[in-house]
Order: sequence, then C-alpha cells, then structure tokens
Amino acid sequence: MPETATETLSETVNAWFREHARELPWREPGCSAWGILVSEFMLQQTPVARVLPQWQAWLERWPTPAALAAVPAGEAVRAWNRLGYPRRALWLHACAVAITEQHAGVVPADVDALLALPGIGPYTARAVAAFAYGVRVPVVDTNVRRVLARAVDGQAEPGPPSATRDLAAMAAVLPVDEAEARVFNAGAMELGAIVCTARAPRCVDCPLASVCAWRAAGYPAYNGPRRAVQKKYEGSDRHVRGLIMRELRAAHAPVTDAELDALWTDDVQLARALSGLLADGLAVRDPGGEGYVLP
DNA sequence: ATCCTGGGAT
DNA sequence: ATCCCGGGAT
Repeated sequence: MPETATETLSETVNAWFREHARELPWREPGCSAWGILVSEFMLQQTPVARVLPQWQAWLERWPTPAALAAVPAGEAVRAWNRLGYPRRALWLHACAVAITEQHAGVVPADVDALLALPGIGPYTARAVAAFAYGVRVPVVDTNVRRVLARAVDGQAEPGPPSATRDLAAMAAVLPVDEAEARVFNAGAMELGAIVCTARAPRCVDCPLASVCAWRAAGYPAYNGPRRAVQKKYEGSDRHVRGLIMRELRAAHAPVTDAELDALWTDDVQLARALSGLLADGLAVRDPGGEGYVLP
C-alpha cells in the first residue's frame, strides 16, 4: 500500500496512464530522440490531431537533424504549412543546424545543453530529456500546472506561472524511480489534456477523484487575477502575417509588391506585417531584386 | 509584459 | 459568431 499522499498521486496517475494513454507514434519505444524533439516543437502550439500527419511527413523527409540542417530554412517553413507560429519552423531548423554542428548530429540528453538550443525553453528541454532519454526531471506544461493546482493545492486554476515554483511543485510529487518518473511526467500531462481540462473537466472520469484537493474542498471557483483577453484574430497583425506567409509558401517564384498589395487593403498594416516578417527572417528580399521569398 | 497563428470548442 | 489556447523569445 502507498505510504504517502505523494505516492498515491503518482501511482494512481501512472496506473491510469498505462490503461488510457493515447497511442501516439512519438510514444512508441522505437521513436528517435529527434522524432520526440520534433513532436515537442509541433505540440507546443497545436493539438495532437493536427500534428499527427505533419509529424509523419516531416520525419519521413528529414529523419535526422543532419537531414534537416542540409536544406535551406525556407524548406522547413514551407513544410510547416498551416501549423501556425512559423517562427518555430525557423527555430526547429536552427536547432537541427546546432545539433549537427555542435553535437555531432545527436540530440543532447542534458537539460542545460538542450536549453542552449534555439527554440528550446524550460518545458521542451525537460520534455526531451525525460521522454527521449528517461532523465528524471520535472516536466511542467500548462496541463501539469492545472492538474497540480487542483489535485494538490485545491485551486480551480493555477496561479501565474513561475518556473522555479512550478518545477519545485512537480519535483515534490515526482516518483524517485526513473522509469516511474517518466511515466508520471507523461501521465500528468495526459490527464490534464484529456480529463482535467481547463474549461469542462471530466471529474466523473478522473482517477484522482478520491485524492483531489479541489474536489474535497467542494470545487471552489477561481478567484485570482483573470488573464488579459487576447485581441481578436480577425484583422489583427497576426492575421496579415498569416496571409503573407501563406502566399510565400505557395509561391515558387518571388512574390511581388503588387501581389502583396492584393492581400490586404490597409497599406500601413501590410507594410508593418511585412517588415515584421523580414525582421524575423521568415521572409527575405529576393536576391535577384524583385519581390520576396522564403529564407 | 507582449507578441506570435490558425483551428476547434462553445 | 465568439472564445480560448500556449511555449519561447524579446
């Protein structure tokens, strides 16, 4: 029998995960560290269902970091297609270059080495170390923060993110055993994604029901500061950037100013979006002179 | 603290 | 039709 509440938490989550985990290709035992790294880049922003086909195609085309590093960054941006946040395609390419040049083409297992790579932050570094190499480190994404806020702290929602506090909170409930810690990292995330969801948690199906501090407290409502509402996408700079990127991806010849002008009526906003893309390196002036192309 | 994309949920 | 999402960079 478990001797502490912490053991109960991880044992319960792990038993649930072994039973209910979705079968995903990047969770297969044979999946390479590179495959796991690519999945983490894509999943930073996009639900599993949309990532699946993109991930398969990506790994068939670029099965190793060196393969991706060997093509221009623009190829990565084009293949990224509609996953959104195309800067991440650029970062993933830069990451492949760095792995190839600085790590002999092998995805590093060390958290600090991973953190030094482009596009890899506190979450992705630990996710790759834990899931690709079995390193016992706390992996904290927004799902995990929510699960811990509810099950452990009895709060409806986590407070504002704090890397040190969040990592310490997960470390405090992480199993000592390396293999169990890896399962718990994945399981806590999966529970947050599938059952302990933000808006409509399926508490009826939750394996932690008997342990959950939020449930024990009678599901008190969140009374902390509300997150600022995000600007509408329609008509935003993001929207215009998206239109320009779509044009650049579809084109196999430089996109002219006239073609860009046709995309959006507000010239000022269009120019702002374009200069932003140039500054980000997502678009470059065609060396030949006319128009713009992918890097 | 703010920006970045494009879909899916409500 | 509107709301919501989320890790990394700056």
